[in-house]
Amino acid sequence: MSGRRVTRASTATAGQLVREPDVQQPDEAVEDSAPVKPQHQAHPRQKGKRAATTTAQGPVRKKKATSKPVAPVKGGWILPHGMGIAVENIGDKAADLTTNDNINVETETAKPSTVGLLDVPVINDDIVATANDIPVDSSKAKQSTKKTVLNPISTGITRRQTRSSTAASKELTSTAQASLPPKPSSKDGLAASIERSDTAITEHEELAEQLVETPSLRRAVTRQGRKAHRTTEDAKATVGETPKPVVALIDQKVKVKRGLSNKYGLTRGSTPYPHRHAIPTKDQSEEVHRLLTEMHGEVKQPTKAPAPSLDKAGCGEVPSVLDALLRTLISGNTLMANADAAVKRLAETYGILTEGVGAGSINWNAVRLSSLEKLINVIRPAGCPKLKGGHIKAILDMVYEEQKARAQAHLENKPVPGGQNEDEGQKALEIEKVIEHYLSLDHMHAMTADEAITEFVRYPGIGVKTAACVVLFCLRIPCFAVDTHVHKFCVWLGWVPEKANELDTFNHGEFTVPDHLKYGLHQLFIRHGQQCFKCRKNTKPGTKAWENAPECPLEHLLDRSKGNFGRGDKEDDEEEMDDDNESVVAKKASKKKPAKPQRTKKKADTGTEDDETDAGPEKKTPNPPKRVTKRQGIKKEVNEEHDASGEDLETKPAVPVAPKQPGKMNGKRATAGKAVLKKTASKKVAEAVATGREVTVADEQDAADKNYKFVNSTVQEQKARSKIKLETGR
DNA sequence: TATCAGAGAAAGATATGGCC
DNA sequence: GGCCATATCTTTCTCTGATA
Repeated sequence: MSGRRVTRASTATAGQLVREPDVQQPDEAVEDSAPVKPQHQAHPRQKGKRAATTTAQGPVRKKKATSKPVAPVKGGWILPHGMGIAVENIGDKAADLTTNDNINVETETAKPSTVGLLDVPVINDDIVATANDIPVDSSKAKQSTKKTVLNPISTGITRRQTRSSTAASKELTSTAQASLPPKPSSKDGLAASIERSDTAITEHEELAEQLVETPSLRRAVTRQGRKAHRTTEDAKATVGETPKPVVALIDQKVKVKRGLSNKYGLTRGSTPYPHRHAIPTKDQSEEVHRLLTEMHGEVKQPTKAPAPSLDKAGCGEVPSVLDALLRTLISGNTLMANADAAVKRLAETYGILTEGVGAGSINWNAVRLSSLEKLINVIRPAGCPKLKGGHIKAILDMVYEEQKARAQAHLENKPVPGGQNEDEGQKALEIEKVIEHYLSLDHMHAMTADEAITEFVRYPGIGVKTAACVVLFCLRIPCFAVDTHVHKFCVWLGWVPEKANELDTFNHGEFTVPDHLKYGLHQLFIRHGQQCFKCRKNTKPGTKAWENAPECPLEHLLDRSKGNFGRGDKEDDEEEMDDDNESVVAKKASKKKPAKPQRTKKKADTGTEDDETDAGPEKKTPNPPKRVTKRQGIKKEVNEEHDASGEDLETKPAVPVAPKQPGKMNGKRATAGKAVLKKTASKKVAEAVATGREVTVADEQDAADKNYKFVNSTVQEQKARSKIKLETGR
């Protein structure tokens, strides 16, 4: 990501979500039965009953999910994760985000693709410094006759150049072909492999030189290139012996230093896989987008953020950034129906704002002033209430303090994050919000995706995924938000190595996927991952249902043997590599794992069952004895104390926080240092509960009641008055 | 000694498969 | 088909062992 971007509508064209009125979506079917687990209800299992979903009307047994293949329905977009909005929610009520129109940014316009997928340069996955002579998959070999082999390392062109035109791609291809030795056939063996590897290593170092903008990445690439070189030398030395497989250069990952300023290892404008810097190409991304659009209908980012729903959690597609962030946090680790129930209760309990850009959103300042116990009870339907409640309180406290600090900085004309992109009016608005006790993160509209994500992940409970969702849906900055489905398809499509985790996929996709496709691909991947029978979880090739299932439009592009996404057939990968004919698929389907001996309760209690039932191959030991970690030990002690005293743990923080010096390294490890910062926020929550912050609350509420307003005054006058008010508290 | 990767925990819901 | 036990999934945070 380079330069500033449009904060909104940069990728969306005019138009709204298309909805076919007569088609009822599965999502809609459960909307009205948002299960609200009554408080104090024991978990069904505790009573020896099967877990049942509970609604306001009482327990309702959930229909067993069917794995019957169903033709996906085109259109009718209810966006996944509750993200996005139904068409009826877009309209007059929608909040216009024109407040950010004055932010001048750079756009990256996309030109329609005129090149078919098979005509575009495809990175050759076989840039492998391996001493093994791996047989070539015949089906892939057929495909490869149409593909142009490209080594991205030697090209020296930038991402923008890569995307800019087909002509550039073609030039790239010829350059790459000229710079590479001919691709070895399967007969070329080790010598060719080594020669090819040497070339790749040289180019690896060239690439490192090109990364002048990011010295740390450059160093890392150089280091890895040398490492690969050493490995290749080892391979040369072991000719004649059984060679060790060496990691493909193309899959080598740049290590990024993690630290307080980058705790997740975001690569920020680079890819962790430099050899894949042009995978996928713009045309490949376009093609996948086109195929999925044909199947599921077009998805476009609404031009206006919809008014926040009071009974839907959503996933960030609301005007207020703070609202978006907290709704996304609530909707994590649970079903949308449960998150919706929690949001509804929040709105009922704490009220909603009636004015300003956050109009219609929950009154988060009231939540901040509320007790933790109350908040926990309110959001209980969403699950993980203690955890989420603690995070929400901590975030709100942080936001409150930061807003005050930003306002003070504006008054003193000191720099603040994103402040360089704000005009005087926006700064004055920020100051006004502090005075009016209106909690807001709307200043993040002035940040780039990188800056915003960096800011978001500072908050407890907010990880890269949550941050990326808010950036994409609320800030409306193109961002490659990666959820499980997006990650799965990126692996299956070969866009990222099989071993990539979701963060790697985010870092890579953020760099390689064209901005104008990020929103659409995110939605389409999720939709497809949920609807396509062959791409869903727990469906396997070779079964009757599989054969009767509708064809997947990405079939020719996917390799579903990559990764292990709940398909349970990972162990057969090698076999498939060796033999790709249909009999293998059938054999694979028929080769079921031997049924696991069912563990009876009695046996489980004796703890001796493992010895008797481990006969099956690859059988996992169910519930192996777990080591007791230090943390568990502490918790156990606390629980034992609790049992002895009969105290209600509900009123205490889940895990006792040892008193620590904020900002100091309290442990030997740097990770401990990170923890200190997080626990500082939790500590505030614990203190609020323990010391009864209500006294302060009353004071603050009193201050909030004093209705300071700006009326027809200049920015300078406003600032002057604000300064007085902030300093005097009046 | 500092850093990193990966495992485990958290608290739920849902999926799966054996037994009756 | 109902009951039941167990496995798996979600995302973030924390901790530990391995590595540079």
